[in-house]
Amino acid sequence: MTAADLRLPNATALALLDAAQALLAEGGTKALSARAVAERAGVRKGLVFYYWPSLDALVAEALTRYYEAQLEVLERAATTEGELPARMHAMVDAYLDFAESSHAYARIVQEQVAGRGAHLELVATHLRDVVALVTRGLEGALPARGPLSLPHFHLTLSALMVNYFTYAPVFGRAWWGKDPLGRAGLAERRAHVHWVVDACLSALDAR
Amino acid sequence: MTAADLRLPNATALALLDAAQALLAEGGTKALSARAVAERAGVRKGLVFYYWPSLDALVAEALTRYYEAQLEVLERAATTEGELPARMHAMVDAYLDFAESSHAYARIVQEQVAGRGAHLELVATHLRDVVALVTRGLEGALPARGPLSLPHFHLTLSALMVNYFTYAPVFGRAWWGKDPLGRAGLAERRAHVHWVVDACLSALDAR
DNA sequence: GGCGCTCTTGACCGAGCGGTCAAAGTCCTA
DNA sequence: TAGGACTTTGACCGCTCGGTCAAGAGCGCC
Repeated sequence: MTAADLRLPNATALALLDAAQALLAEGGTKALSARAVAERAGVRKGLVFYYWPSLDALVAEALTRYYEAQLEVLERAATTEGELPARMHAMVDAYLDFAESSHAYARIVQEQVAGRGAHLELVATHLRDVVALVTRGLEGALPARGPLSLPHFHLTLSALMVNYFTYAPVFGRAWWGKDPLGRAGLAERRAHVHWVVDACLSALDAR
Repeated sequence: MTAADLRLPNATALALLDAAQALLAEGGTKALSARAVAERAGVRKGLVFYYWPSLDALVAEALTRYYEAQLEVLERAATTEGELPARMHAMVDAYLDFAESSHAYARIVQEQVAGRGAHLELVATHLRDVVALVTRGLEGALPARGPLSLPHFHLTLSALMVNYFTYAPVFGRAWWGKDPLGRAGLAERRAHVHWVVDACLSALDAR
C-alpha cells in the first residue's frame, strides 16, 4: 500500500496522510487514532477507511515517507568523493542534517524499536537498508568482524546522533544549560560527534 | 506510592508487582493492562485495584524498582578508587553488567523517552539522578561546557550501551553474524565500548 | 429532469480499557 | 459457634478504539 495505490491520488487521501505524519511527529503512535487523524485533516472518521484499507496501512505509509527521505539524503553522502575520513564526516553531517530537519524521525524510530511497535518489521527493514548503504560507503575501511567492525561503529555513531534528539529534550534547557534543539545546542552536538569520529579514526590509525 | 505503602506487604500485592514487571520486560507498556497483570499473577482483575490505587501507580513502582537497582550498581562503580581512566572503565562495566542482567531495562527507558510515555517524568528524574551520580564520579576531569563537556560524553556513552540492547535484537542473529545478546556478542560489544572510551581518552590527552 | 458516479457523513458494532462495588468467601478470635 | 476483619470475586459502568455500512450530497452527462 503506497500513496500511488489509493483509489485516486485524491487531495483528501493525501490530507489524511499528512495528518497522520504530523500526529506521529507530535505524539508518537499512541497519539494516532483514526478519529484524531480525521479531525486533524478536517474530515469525518469514515473517510479514513474509505481511502485507506486500515489505520495501520496509513501509518506504514507515513513511516515509509520518512525513511525514503532519509535514505535519499544518506545516499548522496555515501557516494561522496574522497578519502575515508572525509566520507565519514560527510555522512555524519548528512545524518544530522536530516535529523535536524525532522526532529521527529529519531523519536519515531526509537519508539518502534524500543516499544516493539506494530511496525517494527518495517523499521527493521529500513534500518538494514541504511546499514547496507553505509557499508557500501565505507567498504574495506574497517575489519570485517570483531569489536572494530563496521556494524559496531555504525550502531555507535547512529546512537550518538539519534539519542541526542530523543534524550536532550528530556533533560531540557534548565539542565542542559541551553536549548538542546536550538541552533547553538545542535551545533555543539555536531562538534561533539565529529570530535568522537576523529578520535576513533586516529585510534584506528595508531593501531 | 511504594511497596511499603501497600495495605500490607501482602504476597498477592507483590505478585502483582512482579507480574507487572515481567509484562513490562516482555512487551513494554502497551502489553500491560490491568487484566493482563492480574492473569499473570493468577488472580482476578479486581485485586489490582484493591492493592494498588491505580494501574499507573503499579507501573510506576515497577519502574522504580529497575531504577533503584541500577543506581545502586552505578554508585559502587562511581566511588571506585584510582585515576580517571580506571574509573571510567569501571563505570562502563557496571553499566553493562546491569544492562546484561536485565535486558529489558534499556528498552523500557527508551520506550518512555521516545514514546513520550505516561511515566516520562519518572524516567526523566531517574536519568538526572544517574547523570548527577556520574558527574560526581568524574568531577573536574572534563571541560565544564562545550562539545567536550561531561553531559555530551555521558549522553554518548550511555547511547553506545543502551542502543546496543534495543537495536541489536532488531538486526538479529542472521544479520549480526552471531546472537547479539549471547555471551560472545555481549563480550564483543563490551570490547567495542571500552575501545571507544580509550580512543576518546587519548584524544583528550593529546589536546 | 433524472440517472449514475464519486465523495462524505453519522449512526452503529463488538471489543477492550481502567476503575467501582456489593456480595461472598476465608480465617482468626472471643 | 458467632462475629468481625481481611481477602477475593464477578458483574457492572462509561469510555474509546478500529472498522462497517446504509443513506445521502454533490456533480457531470445524456
